[in-house]
Parts: sequence; C-alpha cells; structure tokens
Amino acid sequence: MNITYDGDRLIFHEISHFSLSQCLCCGQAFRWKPQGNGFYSVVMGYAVYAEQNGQDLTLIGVPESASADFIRYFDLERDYGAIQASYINDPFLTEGICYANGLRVLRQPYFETLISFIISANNNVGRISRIIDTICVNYGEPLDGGFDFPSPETLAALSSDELKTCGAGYRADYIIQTAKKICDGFDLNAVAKMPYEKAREELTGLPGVGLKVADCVALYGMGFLQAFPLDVWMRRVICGVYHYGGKNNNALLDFVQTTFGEHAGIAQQYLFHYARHHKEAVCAR
DNA sequence: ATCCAGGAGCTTT
DNA sequence: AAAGCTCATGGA
Repeated sequence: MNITYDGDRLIFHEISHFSLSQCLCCGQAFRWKPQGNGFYSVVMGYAVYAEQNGQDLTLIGVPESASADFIRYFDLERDYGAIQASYINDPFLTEGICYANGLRVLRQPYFETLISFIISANNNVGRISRIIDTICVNYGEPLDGGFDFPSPETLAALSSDELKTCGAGYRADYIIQTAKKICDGFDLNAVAKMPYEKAREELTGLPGVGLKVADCVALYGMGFLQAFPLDVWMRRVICGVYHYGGKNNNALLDFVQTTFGEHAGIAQQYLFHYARHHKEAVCAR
C-alpha cells in the first residue's frame, strides 16, 4: 500500500482484502451513508466522503496529516489474507469469509462506539442507526453539512426526555449516566491500553454496559481482536452450526476462544454478517 | 396482535 | 450461581 495526496483527495493505493462497503455495511458502524459511488460520514472530526475504486480507497475532506488516523480506522495495515487463511479448515467460516470478502474490523472513536452499542441493546440495526443519526442531528456540532457525534459533556447535560425524543427509549438514562462518568474522569484511552480482560471488566462498570456491549467497544473501537460479542445471532451460529450445547455464557466464550483463537473477533464479524443475511442456513443446521 | 431486535439490570429462586 | 422479569420502540 502507498499513499498519495493531491490537495483534495487522499488515496490509499493497492489495498488487498479490502471492501469499503463490507466494512461500513456489516453492522459494526452505524453512521456512514451511501452517497454517489461511495459513502459519507463525519468521523474523527472530519466530514468525509469515501469511495473505493478497485484496490484504491479515496477519501475527500481529509488532510494528508490525518492519513495515519484513517489507516488505523480502517485497519489497513493488518494482513487479513493471513488471518483468513488460518481458518481454511473451517468450512462454515470460510463460507462466511467469502460472503463478507473484504470486511475489516474498524477501530472507531471510543466514546461514539460506547454510546452506539449501549443503544444497540435489545434493538435492531435499522433502528440503532436512526436513533444515533437523530442524536447527532439534534445535539452534534454541525460540520461541513454533517453533524459530529456529540461530546460526553453534551450528552451528560441532556434530559432523559430529550433522548427519548430521539427514540432511545429506556436506554436514555444509561446514555446520560455513562456520559457523566466519562466527564467525571472515566478514561477510555486508558482502558484501551489495558489487557483485554481488564478492559472488558472496566467497561462493564458503566451503566448500560454488560459483557456483550463491552466486547463491542473492545472490538469495534479499541481493536481487541480476541473480543467476541455474543448476541442472538452468534448464539444461533455457535449452537446451531458449531453444535455447542452448553448454556453457560462464559463456557460458550471459552469454546469460542479455543475454536477461533486470537482473531476470534474478526471471525465473529464474518459470521455475524453472513448469519444475518442467511437466517435459514443458520437455523436449519 | 404477537414477536423480535447486535441486552442489561434487578429480583427471585 | 442461575433463572425470570421488565425495560421503549417500531417493523415484520
């Protein structure tokens, strides 16, 4: 991969195992919208238009100085070919890898990821996106025609009713209380530097954050690739396809770690994306 | 109308 | 420790 910048377009050339649409439409990110031949969002303080042409990823609205931030965001330096190859003996996962070809696990801003997945609890992807979008439009800073994700201070100052107007429902109080804890010094950057188990334990101390949401923040924000968010879809896959019969969650996660190894979270994302679009294949086995 | 969605938290066994 | 109940909301 090499990088060029012409004053307008920041281009990452010759990225293998990368599909922009798979990365943005697989349920790990909620705020990118299709536009023209690409996608638009406000992320990390930039109003960005992203477009893929072959193995080139073009970003408009981003200065050259932000290239490292976006390499990290899209996880462009990791060898996904090697990770995929390590699962060659798993037929179902290989099927998922083919279906989700080019999917990379993003490393999204911590606070936004945290609040987004608090909203995801007992919710569906379409509604999650709409709620987050409404919160940004109502309370985020305007930026080049879009809206940034609101700061912890902004969300902490909202009333429960204001967030319920955005559709957050009973999660409104979790959002406010968690935002307040961040304002009071709960340091997400410090958590991201802890060992995975410790980071996860710290995150579950936040209101509205259980094991599953903590794993989402650990994986889609902090880049802990062994984190395996265990939701209803993954339960179907592990029990239905991998014939796991236990009921204990921790035992199930142990099974997952031994089955999928250090990149379990990446495997999880392939499986999640595949399962959601092939419900019959998952439930029939 | 009933069930479900990338669950969490509190109460009861 | 483990199972049960409740929490908004909108689409199927």
